[in-house]
Amino acid sequence: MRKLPSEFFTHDDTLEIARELLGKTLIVPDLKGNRVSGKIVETEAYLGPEDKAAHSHNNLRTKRTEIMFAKGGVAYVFFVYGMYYQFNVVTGKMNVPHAVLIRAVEPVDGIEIMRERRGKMPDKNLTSGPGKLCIALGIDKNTNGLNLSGEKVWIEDGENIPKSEILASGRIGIDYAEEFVEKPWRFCVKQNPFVSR
DNA sequence: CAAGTGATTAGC
DNA sequence: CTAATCACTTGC
Repeated sequence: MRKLPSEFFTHDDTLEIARELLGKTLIVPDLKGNRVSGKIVETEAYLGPEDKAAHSHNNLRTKRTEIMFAKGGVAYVFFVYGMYYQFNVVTGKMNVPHAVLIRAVEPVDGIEIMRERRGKMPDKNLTSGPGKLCIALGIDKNTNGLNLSGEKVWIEDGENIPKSEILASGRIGIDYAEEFVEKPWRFCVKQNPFVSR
């Protein structure tokens, strides 16, 4: 499979990138070089300056959000609720702080490694949420800022999910975002058992 | 359903 | 400096 080129991420329309990421595969090799990967089945778009749900709302530029201002094609990983990491793909041109949150993947390679990292969990719970998939894939603060054309984390081409198989809905966990709460900027593969609740 | 957990942020 | 908040998960 082909590693996605940087142009994929610098495309103008982040909503379209969020849809196109469905069906692609996220790969994070472990320390021994074993392939640990999952097919992306759920994403959410965060549209920077205008979007009240985005960390980069109003072009807020802090140590944490800094990386979102980079050109598309790098990882934005942040820590929430004192326990969990969340993995995002930075999109858009330089100084356009857009990102796409990967909310769920379906295990592909290295499922044994994921089971070990996640503890005793039914397989369908291994990667079915943004915090869970970071544990399963071994994503942490060291992943933040990595270029997706490098050797530590990348995304490969995969099946194209037809629009008829994509479900759009409001985003999760952003009750503070007023009129943006209901924007249909969350995308899932219909009827896939690995999407989050 | 509610607790847990600590970085990040804004506000003094 | 302090305090509130949070793009979640798990176990009651």
